[in-house]
Amino acid sequence: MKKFITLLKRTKLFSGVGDADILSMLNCLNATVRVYSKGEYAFRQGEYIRNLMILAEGRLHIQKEDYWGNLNILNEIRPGEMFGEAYIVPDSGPLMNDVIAIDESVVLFFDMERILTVCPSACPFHTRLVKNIFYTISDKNKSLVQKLSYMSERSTREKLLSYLSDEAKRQNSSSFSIPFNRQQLADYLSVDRSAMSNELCKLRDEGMLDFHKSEFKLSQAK
Amino acid sequence: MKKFITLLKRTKLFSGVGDADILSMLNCLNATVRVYSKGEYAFRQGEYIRNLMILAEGRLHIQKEDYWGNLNILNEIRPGEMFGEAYIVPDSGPLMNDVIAIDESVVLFFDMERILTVCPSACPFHTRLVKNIFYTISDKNKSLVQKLSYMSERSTREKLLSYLSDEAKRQNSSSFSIPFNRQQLADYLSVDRSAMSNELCKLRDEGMLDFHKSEFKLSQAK
DNA sequence: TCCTTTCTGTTGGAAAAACAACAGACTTTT
DNA sequence: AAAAGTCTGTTGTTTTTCCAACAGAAAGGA
Repeated sequence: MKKFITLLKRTKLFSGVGDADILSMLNCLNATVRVYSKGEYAFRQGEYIRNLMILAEGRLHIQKEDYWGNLNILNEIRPGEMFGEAYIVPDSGPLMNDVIAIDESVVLFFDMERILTVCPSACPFHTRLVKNIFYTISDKNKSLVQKLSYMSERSTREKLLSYLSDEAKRQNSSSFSIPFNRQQLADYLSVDRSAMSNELCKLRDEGMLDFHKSEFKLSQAK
Repeated sequence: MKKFITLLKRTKLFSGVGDADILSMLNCLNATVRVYSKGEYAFRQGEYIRNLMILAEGRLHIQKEDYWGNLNILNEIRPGEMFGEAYIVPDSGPLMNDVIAIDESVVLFFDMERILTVCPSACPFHTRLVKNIFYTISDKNKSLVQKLSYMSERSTREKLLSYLSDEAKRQNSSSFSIPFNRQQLADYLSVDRSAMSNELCKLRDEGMLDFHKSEFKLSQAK
Protein backbone atom coordinates (compact mmCIF):
# COMPACT_ATOMS: atom_id res chain seq x y z
CA MET A 1 0.00 0.00 0.00
CA LYS A 2 2.88 2.32 0.71
CA LYS A 3 3.58 2.89 -2.94
CA PHE A 4 0.25 4.58 -3.41
CA ILE A 5 0.87 7.31 -0.89
CA THR A 6 2.53 9.68 -3.34
CA LEU A 7 -0.50 9.43 -5.56
CA LEU A 8 -3.06 9.58 -2.79
CA LYS A 9 -1.74 12.71 -1.13
CA ARG A 10 -2.38 14.51 -4.40
CA THR A 11 -6.01 13.39 -4.63
CA LYS A 12 -8.88 15.54 -3.48
CA LEU A 13 -9.90 12.85 -1.06
CA PHE A 14 -6.70 12.86 0.95
CA SER A 15 -5.66 16.45 0.47
CA GLY A 16 -4.26 17.89 3.69
CA VAL A 17 -3.51 14.49 5.19
CA GLY A 18 0.11 13.61 6.00
CA ASP A 19 1.91 10.51 4.74
CA ALA A 20 1.82 8.67 8.04
CA ASP A 21 -1.84 9.41 8.52
CA ILE A 22 -2.71 8.25 5.04
CA LEU A 23 -1.15 4.92 5.80
CA SER A 24 -3.07 4.47 9.01
CA MET A 25 -6.26 5.59 7.28
CA LEU A 26 -5.83 3.03 4.55
CA ASN A 27 -6.08 0.45 7.30
CA CYS A 28 -8.93 2.20 8.95
CA LEU A 29 -10.87 2.27 5.66
CA ASN A 30 -10.15 -1.33 4.80
CA ALA A 31 -8.42 -0.32 1.58
CA THR A 32 -7.86 -3.07 -0.97
CA VAL A 33 -6.28 -3.13 -4.42
CA ARG A 34 -7.35 -4.75 -7.60
CA VAL A 35 -5.71 -4.83 -10.99
CA TYR A 36 -7.74 -4.99 -14.18
CA SER A 37 -6.21 -5.99 -17.45
CA LYS A 38 -6.78 -4.02 -20.60
CA GLY A 39 -10.32 -4.52 -21.88
CA GLU A 40 -11.57 -6.07 -18.65
CA TYR A 41 -14.79 -4.86 -17.09
CA ALA A 42 -14.34 -3.46 -13.60
CA PHE A 43 -18.09 -3.24 -13.10
CA ARG A 44 -21.03 -4.14 -15.17
CA GLN A 45 -24.44 -2.62 -15.48
CA GLY A 46 -26.74 -4.21 -12.91
CA GLU A 47 -24.13 -4.79 -10.22
CA TYR A 48 -24.35 -3.23 -6.80
CA ILE A 49 -21.49 -1.06 -5.60
CA ARG A 50 -20.56 -0.85 -1.95
CA ASN A 51 -17.22 0.89 -2.18
CA LEU A 52 -15.69 4.14 -3.10
CA MET A 53 -12.91 3.73 -5.66
CA ILE A 54 -9.85 5.68 -6.66
CA LEU A 55 -8.00 4.89 -9.86
CA ALA A 56 -4.30 4.58 -9.07
CA GLU A 57 -2.93 3.72 -12.49
CA GLY A 58 -4.29 3.24 -15.98
CA ARG A 59 -7.43 4.51 -17.61
CA LEU A 60 -11.09 3.63 -17.27
CA HIS A 61 -14.15 4.43 -19.31
CA ILE A 62 -17.59 4.75 -17.87
CA GLN A 63 -19.88 3.75 -20.66
CA LYS A 64 -23.44 2.84 -21.28
CA GLU A 65 -25.15 0.49 -23.64
CA ASP A 66 -28.80 1.16 -24.28
CA TYR A 67 -31.64 -1.28 -24.80
CA TRP A 68 -30.94 -1.48 -28.51
CA GLY A 69 -27.20 -1.98 -28.09
CA ASN A 70 -25.89 1.50 -28.85
CA LEU A 71 -22.71 2.29 -26.95
CA ASN A 72 -22.05 5.66 -25.38
CA ILE A 73 -18.91 6.74 -23.50
CA LEU A 74 -19.94 8.96 -20.62
CA ASN A 75 -16.68 9.68 -18.89
CA GLU A 76 -13.00 8.88 -18.80
CA ILE A 77 -11.40 8.29 -15.41
CA ARG A 78 -7.72 9.17 -14.99
CA PRO A 79 -5.31 8.37 -12.17
CA GLY A 80 -6.15 10.11 -8.89
CA GLU A 81 -9.82 10.43 -9.73
CA MET A 82 -12.55 9.05 -7.52
CA PHE A 83 -15.57 7.19 -8.81
CA GLY A 84 -18.57 5.26 -7.54
CA GLU A 85 -19.46 7.90 -4.98
CA ALA A 86 -22.97 8.22 -6.34
CA TYR A 87 -23.80 4.56 -5.81
CA ILE A 88 -22.92 4.07 -2.17
CA VAL A 89 -26.33 5.13 -0.95
CA PRO A 90 -27.85 1.97 0.58
CA ASP A 91 -30.86 1.63 -1.70
CA SER A 92 -29.49 3.47 -4.69
CA GLY A 93 -30.29 0.61 -6.99
CA PRO A 94 -27.99 -1.17 -9.39
CA LEU A 95 -25.26 0.41 -11.46
CA MET A 96 -26.61 1.81 -14.72
CA ASN A 97 -23.28 1.88 -16.52
CA ASP A 98 -20.34 -0.32 -17.37
CA VAL A 99 -16.84 0.51 -16.16
CA ILE A 100 -14.17 -0.86 -18.45
CA ALA A 101 -10.38 -0.72 -18.28
CA ILE A 102 -8.99 0.89 -21.44
CA ASP A 103 -5.43 0.25 -20.29
CA GLU A 104 -4.24 -2.07 -17.56
CA SER A 105 -5.54 -0.35 -14.46
CA VAL A 106 -4.97 -0.39 -10.72
CA VAL A 107 -7.96 0.45 -8.60
CA LEU A 108 -8.12 1.15 -4.86
CA PHE A 109 -11.27 0.17 -2.99
CA PHE A 110 -12.38 1.89 0.19
CA ASP A 111 -15.05 0.74 2.56
CA MET A 112 -17.61 3.50 2.30
CA GLU A 113 -19.42 2.48 5.46
CA ARG A 114 -16.26 3.01 7.45
CA ILE A 115 -15.63 6.39 5.96
CA LEU A 116 -18.92 7.68 7.24
CA THR A 117 -19.24 5.70 10.46
CA VAL A 118 -16.00 5.30 12.37
CA CYS A 119 -15.57 7.78 15.18
CA PRO A 120 -13.14 10.54 14.23
CA SER A 121 -11.60 10.55 17.68
CA ALA A 122 -10.12 7.16 16.97
CA CYS A 123 -8.52 8.40 13.78
CA PRO A 124 -7.60 12.08 13.89
CA PHE A 125 -7.75 12.73 10.17
CA HIS A 126 -11.09 11.14 9.70
CA THR A 127 -12.91 14.43 10.01
CA ARG A 128 -10.65 15.79 7.35
CA LEU A 129 -11.51 12.92 5.09
CA VAL A 130 -15.23 13.35 5.57
CA LYS A 131 -14.88 17.01 4.71
CA ASN A 132 -12.80 16.27 1.65
CA ILE A 133 -15.21 13.76 0.28
CA PHE A 134 -18.10 16.01 1.02
CA TYR A 135 -16.43 18.93 -0.70
CA THR A 136 -15.60 16.81 -3.69
CA ILE A 137 -19.12 15.64 -4.38
CA SER A 138 -20.44 19.05 -3.49
CA ASP A 139 -18.21 20.64 -6.09
CA LYS A 140 -19.20 18.07 -8.64
CA ASN A 141 -22.80 18.76 -7.85
CA LYS A 142 -22.34 22.42 -8.48
CA SER A 143 -20.64 21.98 -11.81
CA LEU A 144 -23.31 19.49 -12.89
CA VAL A 145 -26.09 21.90 -12.03
CA GLN A 146 -24.35 24.62 -13.96
CA LYS A 147 -23.75 22.55 -17.02
CA LEU A 148 -27.34 21.40 -16.87
CA SER A 149 -28.55 24.98 -16.80
CA TYR A 150 -26.69 25.71 -20.04
CA MET A 151 -27.80 22.54 -21.72
CA SER A 152 -31.45 23.04 -20.92
CA GLU A 153 -31.49 26.18 -23.02
CA ARG A 154 -33.21 25.36 -26.28
CA SER A 155 -31.01 27.04 -28.88
CA THR A 156 -27.27 27.20 -29.48
CA ARG A 157 -27.48 30.96 -29.09
CA GLU A 158 -29.07 30.72 -25.68
CA LYS A 159 -26.67 28.02 -24.58
CA LEU A 160 -23.80 30.28 -25.49
CA LEU A 161 -25.27 33.31 -23.80
CA SER A 162 -26.01 31.50 -20.56
CA TYR A 163 -22.57 29.92 -20.45
CA LEU A 164 -20.71 33.13 -21.26
CA SER A 165 -22.87 35.11 -18.90
CA ASP A 166 -22.06 32.74 -16.05
CA GLU A 167 -18.39 32.80 -16.86
CA ALA A 168 -18.42 36.59 -16.69
CA LYS A 169 -20.12 36.39 -13.30
CA ARG A 170 -17.71 33.81 -12.04
CA GLN A 171 -14.67 35.75 -13.12
CA ASN A 172 -16.38 38.94 -12.02
CA SER A 173 -15.61 40.84 -15.18
CA SER A 174 -17.18 41.35 -18.58
CA SER A 175 -13.80 40.44 -20.06
CA PHE A 176 -12.66 36.91 -19.39
CA SER A 177 -11.13 33.87 -20.94
CA ILE A 178 -12.60 30.40 -21.17
CA PRO A 179 -10.76 27.09 -20.74
CA PHE A 180 -12.01 25.63 -24.01
CA ASN A 181 -11.25 25.93 -27.68
CA ARG A 182 -14.20 26.01 -30.06
CA GLN A 183 -14.52 22.26 -30.45
CA GLN A 184 -14.32 21.68 -26.71
CA LEU A 185 -16.88 24.37 -26.03
CA ALA A 186 -19.19 22.82 -28.59
CA ASP A 187 -18.75 19.42 -26.97
CA TYR A 188 -19.34 20.87 -23.53
CA LEU A 189 -22.58 22.49 -24.67
CA SER A 190 -23.54 19.49 -26.82
CA VAL A 191 -23.90 21.41 -30.05
CA ASP A 192 -22.31 21.37 -33.45
CA ARG A 193 -19.03 23.27 -33.68
CA SER A 194 -19.62 25.00 -36.99
CA ALA A 195 -23.13 26.03 -36.08
CA MET A 196 -21.83 27.37 -32.78
CA SER A 197 -19.01 29.23 -34.45
CA ASN A 198 -21.54 30.72 -36.81
CA GLU A 199 -23.77 31.78 -33.94
CA LEU A 200 -20.85 33.37 -32.09
CA CYS A 201 -20.08 35.50 -35.10
CA LYS A 202 -23.70 36.56 -35.39
CA LEU A 203 -23.65 37.62 -31.74
CA ARG A 204 -20.49 39.57 -32.42
CA ASP A 205 -22.02 41.26 -35.46
CA GLU A 206 -25.05 42.19 -33.37
CA GLY A 207 -22.76 43.87 -30.87
CA MET A 208 -23.58 41.58 -27.93
CA LEU A 209 -20.01 40.51 -27.42
CA ASP A 210 -16.55 40.38 -28.85
CA PHE A 211 -13.88 37.73 -28.80
CA HIS A 212 -10.44 36.76 -29.88
CA LYS A 213 -9.55 33.10 -29.56
CA SER A 214 -10.62 32.16 -26.04
CA GLU A 215 -10.81 35.73 -24.78
CA PHE A 216 -14.34 37.10 -24.59
CA LYS A 217 -15.85 40.44 -23.78
CA LEU A 218 -19.56 40.93 -23.20
CA SER A 219 -21.26 44.19 -24.04
CA GLN A 220 -24.78 45.57 -24.16
CA ALA A 221 -26.54 44.99 -27.46
CA LYS A 222 -26.50 47.99 -29.75
CA MET B 1 -37.36 25.46 17.49
CA LYS B 2 -39.59 22.73 18.82
CA LYS B 3 -42.32 23.45 16.32
CA PHE B 4 -40.06 22.45 13.45
CA ILE B 5 -39.43 18.95 14.70
CA THR B 6 -42.45 17.44 13.01
CA LEU B 7 -41.24 18.82 9.71
CA LEU B 8 -37.58 17.99 10.24
CA LYS B 9 -38.10 14.35 11.10
CA ARG B 10 -39.64 13.92 7.69
CA THR B 11 -36.69 15.47 5.85
CA LYS B 12 -33.95 13.41 4.29
CA LEU B 13 -31.41 15.18 6.43
CA PHE B 14 -32.87 14.05 9.75
CA SER B 15 -34.41 10.77 8.70
CA GLY B 16 -33.84 8.11 11.35
CA VAL B 17 -33.24 10.64 14.13
CA GLY B 18 -35.63 10.73 17.08
CA ASP B 19 -37.44 13.84 18.33
CA ALA B 20 -35.27 14.39 21.36
CA ASP B 21 -32.11 13.95 19.36
CA ILE B 22 -33.25 16.39 16.71
CA LEU B 23 -33.70 19.01 19.37
CA SER B 24 -30.23 18.51 20.77
CA MET B 25 -28.76 18.47 17.29
CA LEU B 26 -30.38 21.76 16.45
CA ASN B 27 -28.32 23.21 19.27
CA CYS B 28 -25.25 21.34 18.23
CA LEU B 29 -25.54 22.71 14.69
CA ASN B 30 -26.22 26.26 15.75
CA ALA B 31 -29.58 26.26 13.99
CA THR B 32 -31.17 29.64 13.42
CA VAL B 33 -34.41 30.72 11.79
CA ARG B 34 -35.16 33.50 9.43
CA VAL B 35 -38.46 34.58 7.88
CA TYR B 36 -38.61 36.11 4.42
CA SER B 37 -41.61 38.03 3.23
CA LYS B 38 -43.17 37.40 -0.13
CA GLY B 39 -40.97 38.74 -2.92
CA GLU B 40 -37.94 39.18 -0.68
CA TYR B 41 -34.57 37.90 -1.79
CA ALA B 42 -33.09 35.29 0.55
CA PHE B 43 -29.78 35.36 -1.29
CA ARG B 44 -28.46 37.29 -4.18
CA GLN B 45 -26.04 36.42 -6.89
CA GLY B 46 -22.52 37.25 -5.74
CA GLU B 47 -23.03 36.49 -2.05
CA TYR B 48 -21.09 33.84 -0.21
CA ILE B 49 -22.95 31.06 1.52
CA ARG B 50 -21.65 29.47 4.67
CA ASN B 51 -24.71 27.53 5.77
CA LEU B 52 -26.86 24.67 4.80
CA MET B 53 -30.52 25.64 4.63
CA ILE B 54 -33.81 23.81 4.93
CA LEU B 55 -37.05 25.45 3.90
CA ALA B 56 -39.58 25.00 6.71
CA GLU B 57 -42.55 26.86 5.25
CA GLY B 58 -43.39 28.70 2.07
CA ARG B 59 -41.88 28.50 -1.36
CA LEU B 60 -38.62 29.64 -2.87
CA HIS B 61 -37.41 29.99 -6.41
CA ILE B 62 -33.83 29.60 -7.42
CA GLN B 63 -33.45 31.80 -10.43
CA LYS B 64 -30.81 33.32 -12.57
CA GLU B 65 -30.54 36.58 -14.42
CA ASP B 66 -28.01 36.67 -17.22
CA TYR B 67 -25.73 39.50 -18.30
CA TRP B 68 -28.40 40.90 -20.57
CA GLY B 69 -31.15 40.71 -17.97
CA ASN B 70 -33.02 37.60 -19.07
CA LEU B 71 -34.60 35.76 -16.16
CA ASN B 72 -34.62 32.01 -15.83
CA ILE B 73 -36.20 29.94 -13.06
CA LEU B 74 -33.96 26.99 -12.30
CA ASN B 75 -35.70 25.30 -9.44
CA GLU B 76 -38.54 25.55 -6.99
CA ILE B 77 -37.85 24.69 -3.36
CA ARG B 78 -40.67 23.29 -1.27
CA PRO B 79 -40.96 22.73 2.48
CA GLY B 80 -38.60 20.07 3.81
CA GLU B 81 -36.14 20.50 0.98
CA MET B 82 -32.50 21.34 1.55
CA PHE B 83 -30.56 23.88 -0.46
CA GLY B 84 -27.19 25.59 -0.55
CA GLU B 85 -25.31 22.35 -0.12
CA ALA B 86 -23.24 22.95 -3.23
CA TYR B 87 -21.85 26.24 -1.97
CA ILE B 88 -20.42 25.26 1.37
CA VAL B 89 -17.05 24.26 -0.04
CA PRO B 90 -14.60 26.84 1.39
CA ASP B 91 -13.42 28.31 -1.90
CA SER B 92 -16.46 27.52 -4.00
CA GLY B 93 -16.80 31.13 -5.11
CA PRO B 94 -19.85 33.35 -4.95
CA LEU B 95 -23.43 32.27 -5.49
CA MET B 96 -24.35 32.32 -9.17
CA ASN B 97 -28.11 32.48 -8.62
CA ASP B 98 -30.72 34.45 -6.77
CA VAL B 99 -32.97 32.83 -4.21
CA ILE B 100 -36.30 34.59 -3.89
CA ALA B 101 -39.29 33.95 -1.64
CA ILE B 102 -42.39 33.40 -3.76
CA ASP B 103 -44.58 33.15 -0.68
CA GLU B 104 -43.72 34.17 2.86
CA SER B 105 -41.09 31.64 3.80
CA VAL B 106 -39.41 30.28 6.90
CA VAL B 107 -35.86 29.10 6.45
CA LEU B 108 -33.68 27.16 8.89
CA PHE B 109 -29.93 27.79 8.81
CA PHE B 110 -27.41 25.19 9.93
CA ASP B 111 -23.75 25.73 10.57
CA MET B 112 -22.11 23.60 7.92
CA GLU B 113 -18.73 23.59 9.58
CA ARG B 114 -20.24 22.03 12.68
CA ILE B 115 -21.99 19.36 10.71
CA LEU B 116 -18.71 18.09 9.33
CA THR B 117 -16.39 18.81 12.25
CA VAL B 118 -17.93 18.10 15.63
CA CYS B 119 -16.94 14.77 17.05
CA PRO B 120 -19.77 12.24 16.75
CA SER B 121 -19.07 10.84 20.17
CA ALA B 122 -20.31 14.06 21.68
CA CYS B 123 -23.55 13.84 19.76
CA PRO B 124 -24.65 10.29 19.08
CA PHE B 125 -26.73 11.05 16.01
CA HIS B 126 -24.09 13.09 14.34
CA THR B 127 -22.82 10.14 12.34
CA ARG B 128 -26.33 9.55 11.18
CA LEU B 129 -26.61 13.13 10.04
CA VAL B 130 -23.36 13.00 8.12
CA LYS B 131 -24.55 9.88 6.38
CA ASN B 132 -27.90 11.41 5.57
CA ILE B 133 -26.47 14.53 4.09
CA PHE B 134 -23.94 12.52 2.15
CA TYR B 135 -26.61 10.23 0.81
CA THR B 136 -28.79 13.14 -0.19
CA ILE B 137 -26.09 14.86 -2.17
CA SER B 138 -24.95 11.60 -3.61
CA ASP B 139 -28.45 10.83 -4.81
CA LYS B 140 -28.83 14.25 -6.31
CA ASN B 141 -25.51 13.78 -8.02
CA LYS B 142 -26.64 10.57 -9.56
CA SER B 143 -29.87 11.96 -10.91
CA LEU B 144 -28.03 14.98 -12.30
CA VAL B 145 -25.56 12.77 -14.12
CA GLN B 146 -28.40 10.75 -15.53
CA LYS B 147 -30.37 13.72 -16.70
CA LEU B 148 -27.21 15.14 -18.22
CA SER B 149 -26.62 11.95 -20.14
CA TYR B 150 -30.06 12.23 -21.73
CA MET B 151 -29.74 15.88 -22.48
CA SER B 152 -26.39 15.57 -24.14
CA GLU B 153 -27.90 13.41 -26.85
CA ARG B 154 -28.27 15.55 -29.93
CA SER B 155 -31.74 14.65 -31.18
CA THR B 156 -35.14 14.33 -29.57
CA ARG B 157 -35.24 10.73 -30.71
CA GLU B 158 -31.97 9.88 -29.02
CA LYS B 159 -32.96 11.73 -25.89
CA LEU B 160 -36.10 9.67 -25.71
CA LEU B 161 -34.34 6.39 -26.39
CA SER B 162 -31.67 6.97 -23.76
CA TYR B 163 -34.19 8.04 -21.17
CA LEU B 164 -36.58 5.17 -21.83
CA SER B 165 -33.74 2.70 -22.02
CA ASP B 166 -32.48 3.78 -18.61
CA GLU B 167 -35.94 3.65 -17.16
CA ALA B 168 -36.32 0.06 -18.39
CA LYS B 169 -32.99 -0.83 -16.79
CA ARG B 170 -33.88 0.87 -13.57
CA GLN B 171 -37.22 -0.87 -13.30
CA ASN B 172 -35.65 -4.01 -14.59
CA SER B 173 -38.31 -4.71 -17.16
CA SER B 174 -39.01 -3.78 -20.75
CA SER B 175 -42.47 -2.74 -19.57
CA PHE B 176 -42.56 0.15 -17.17
CA SER B 177 -44.30 3.38 -16.37
CA ILE B 178 -42.78 6.83 -16.15
CA PRO B 179 -43.60 9.54 -13.61
CA PHE B 180 -44.26 12.20 -16.25
CA ASN B 181 -47.00 13.18 -18.60
CA ARG B 182 -45.98 14.30 -22.09
CA GLN B 183 -45.45 17.93 -21.24
CA GLN B 184 -43.40 17.07 -18.16
CA LEU B 185 -41.28 14.61 -20.06
CA ALA B 186 -40.66 17.22 -22.73
CA ASP B 187 -39.66 19.72 -20.07
CA TYR B 188 -37.41 17.19 -18.38
CA LEU B 189 -35.63 16.45 -21.65
CA SER B 190 -35.72 20.10 -22.71
CA VAL B 191 -37.47 19.53 -25.99
CA ASP B 192 -40.69 20.63 -27.61
CA ARG B 193 -43.72 18.62 -26.59
CA SER B 194 -45.37 18.24 -29.96
CA ALA B 195 -42.10 17.34 -31.68
CA MET B 196 -41.47 14.79 -28.95
CA SER B 197 -44.96 13.38 -29.21
CA ASN B 198 -44.43 13.10 -32.93
CA GLU B 199 -41.13 11.31 -32.45
CA LEU B 200 -42.66 8.90 -29.96
CA CYS B 201 -45.27 7.92 -32.50
CA LYS B 202 -42.63 7.42 -35.17
CA LEU B 203 -40.74 5.11 -32.83
CA ARG B 204 -43.94 3.24 -32.21
CA ASP B 205 -44.65 2.94 -35.93
CA GLU B 206 -41.13 1.62 -36.47
CA GLY B 207 -41.77 -1.07 -33.89
CA MET B 208 -39.16 0.07 -31.40
CA LEU B 209 -41.63 0.52 -28.59
CA ASP B 210 -45.24 0.79 -27.60
CA PHE B 211 -47.03 2.95 -25.10
CA HIS B 212 -50.30 3.87 -23.60
CA LYS B 213 -50.35 7.05 -21.56
CA SER B 214 -47.37 6.77 -19.23
CA GLU B 215 -46.98 3.02 -19.71
CA PHE B 216 -44.16 2.05 -22.05
CA LYS B 217 -42.93 -1.17 -23.51
CA LEU B 218 -39.65 -1.46 -25.38
CA SER B 219 -39.18 -4.01 -28.12
CA GLN B 220 -36.57 -4.88 -30.71
CA ALA B 221 -36.91 -2.96 -33.95
CA LYS B 222 -38.66 -4.88 -36.69
C1' DT C 1 12.32 29.05 -42.93
C1' DC C 2 9.17 25.84 -44.77
C1' DC C 3 5.98 22.23 -44.05
C1' DT C 4 2.40 20.04 -41.57
C1' DT C 5 -1.22 20.10 -38.50
C1' DT C 6 -4.72 22.21 -35.93
C1' DC C 7 -8.09 25.68 -35.28
C1' DT C 8 -11.58 28.80 -36.75
C1' DG C 9 -14.91 30.97 -39.67
C1' DT C 10 -17.90 30.48 -43.63
C1' DT C 11 -21.05 28.43 -46.96
C1' DG C 12 -25.03 25.78 -48.89
C1' DG C 13 -27.99 21.93 -48.82
C1' DA C 14 -30.33 18.34 -45.93
C1' DA C 15 -32.48 17.17 -41.82
C1' DA C 16 -34.57 18.10 -37.61
C1' DA C 17 -36.78 20.83 -34.20
C1' DA C 18 -39.66 24.56 -32.89
C1' DC C 19 -43.90 26.68 -33.29
C1' DA C 20 -48.78 27.39 -33.88
C1' DA C 21 -52.96 25.56 -34.41
C1' DC C 22 -56.47 22.22 -33.97
C1' DA C 23 -59.36 17.98 -33.00
C1' DG C 24 -60.48 14.05 -30.44
C1' DA C 25 -59.97 11.54 -25.98
C1' DC C 26 -60.03 11.72 -21.40
C1' DT C 27 -60.83 14.14 -16.57
C1' DT C 28 -62.79 16.98 -13.43
C1' DT C 29 -66.20 20.04 -11.96
C1' DT C 30 -70.69 21.69 -11.59
C1' DA D 1 -75.23 14.51 -17.71
C1' DA D 2 -73.28 18.57 -19.45
C1' DA D 3 -69.61 21.74 -19.48
C1' DA D 4 -65.06 23.12 -18.91
C1' DG D 5 -60.59 22.01 -18.84
C1' DT D 6 -56.53 19.15 -19.75
C1' DC D 7 -53.83 15.92 -22.33
C1' DT D 8 -52.29 13.89 -26.51
C1' DG D 9 -51.55 13.20 -31.30
C1' DT D 10 -51.30 15.33 -35.79
C1' DT D 11 -50.21 18.53 -39.42
C1' DG D 12 -48.03 22.32 -42.13
C1' DT D 13 -44.87 26.15 -41.89
C1' DT D 14 -40.90 28.48 -40.22
C1' DT D 15 -36.66 28.45 -38.06
C1' DT D 16 -32.67 26.30 -36.47
C1' DT D 17 -29.35 22.89 -36.37
C1' DC D 18 -26.58 19.49 -38.44
C1' DC D 19 -23.36 18.05 -41.75
C1' DA D 20 -19.78 18.22 -45.17
C1' DA D 21 -16.60 20.75 -47.25
C1' DC D 22 -13.27 24.24 -47.73
C1' DA D 23 -9.99 28.25 -47.04
C1' DG D 24 -7.31 31.27 -44.31
C1' DA D 25 -4.96 31.89 -39.81
C1' DA D 26 -2.33 30.22 -36.24
C1' DA D 27 0.67 26.97 -34.02
C1' DG D 28 4.10 23.55 -33.83
C1' DG D 29 7.84 20.74 -35.71
C1' DA D 30 11.60 19.63 -38.79
